[in-house]
Amino acid sequence: MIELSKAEFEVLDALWDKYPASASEIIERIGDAKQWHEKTIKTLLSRLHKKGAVSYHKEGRLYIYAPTIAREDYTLKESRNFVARFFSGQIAPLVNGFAQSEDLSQQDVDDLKRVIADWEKQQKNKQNK
Amino acid sequence: MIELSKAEFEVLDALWDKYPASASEIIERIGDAKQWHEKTIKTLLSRLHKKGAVSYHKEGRLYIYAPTIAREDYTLKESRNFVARFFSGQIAPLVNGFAQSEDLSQQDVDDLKRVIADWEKQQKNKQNK
DNA sequence: ATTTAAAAATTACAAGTGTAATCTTTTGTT
DNA sequence: AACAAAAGATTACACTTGTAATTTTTAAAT
Repeated sequence: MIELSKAEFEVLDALWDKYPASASEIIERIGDAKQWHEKTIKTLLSRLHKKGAVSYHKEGRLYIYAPTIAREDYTLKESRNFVARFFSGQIAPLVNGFAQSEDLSQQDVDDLKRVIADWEKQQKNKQNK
Repeated sequence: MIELSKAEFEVLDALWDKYPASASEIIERIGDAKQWHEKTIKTLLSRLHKKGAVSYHKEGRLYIYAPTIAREDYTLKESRNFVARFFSGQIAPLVNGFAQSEDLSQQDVDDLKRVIADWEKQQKNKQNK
């Protein structure tokens, strides 16, 4: 699987927001949040391409980029990895850490309940098939 | 805050399991799981010390190490960081990713429910005070 | 007191990363 | 046609990381 550095991920993240996109579009998007030189972002784009995380085609003199991997796939993979390394693969202790340190809002808890309810509905559906 | 590499974390993780501990004890523990040369582990121990993540005192010719940071604190910090980077700080989408990809067992879900129930009890207690 | 073996300190070295600067190519403008 | 500006390609460079090997120190054994 593709391994991205933090900075590379940030650039890909901006591309995921809307693509295809030219380098200058991406540079503009990132400019809002980060203080990165345009050359830096271009370097990161070419490293992303070298790693196979983005593709491009030429339009005139521009490169138009698109991700080759889906954000959901990448974040899921990274999540599994993270939870494996820090919590022996179990998600509940991670959530518990948040719960015990004022990191959860009522909204977060409601969202979690919904996730669980959806999961249970799916399980039931499976059984009945 | 202290930033550890993956390999450094593995070594500290072994120390967290039981401390204080000498280098050779740590090397022995890790030997069970990883194929690391003892020199490698000693390098990592000294980097951990340089970063301030472990301290030691001498006993005869040995260094006896102890963590300077708590596992819970470190993992919480890393969790916040991770969730911020990949999920805009929200935990539910992370859990949802797991839920949607067969990464959750019934046990995991039961554990999550308990975490939530505990959180709600705590909230209620706060109000009544 | 001398030797030696184990521990610790120092050094090594390539790959990856953050962060660009410089060089080359292309194309729109005078 | 020549030139300048912008895009992309190449080069740079220090720091971190993984992964040890080599060198020095020190305590234990003879």
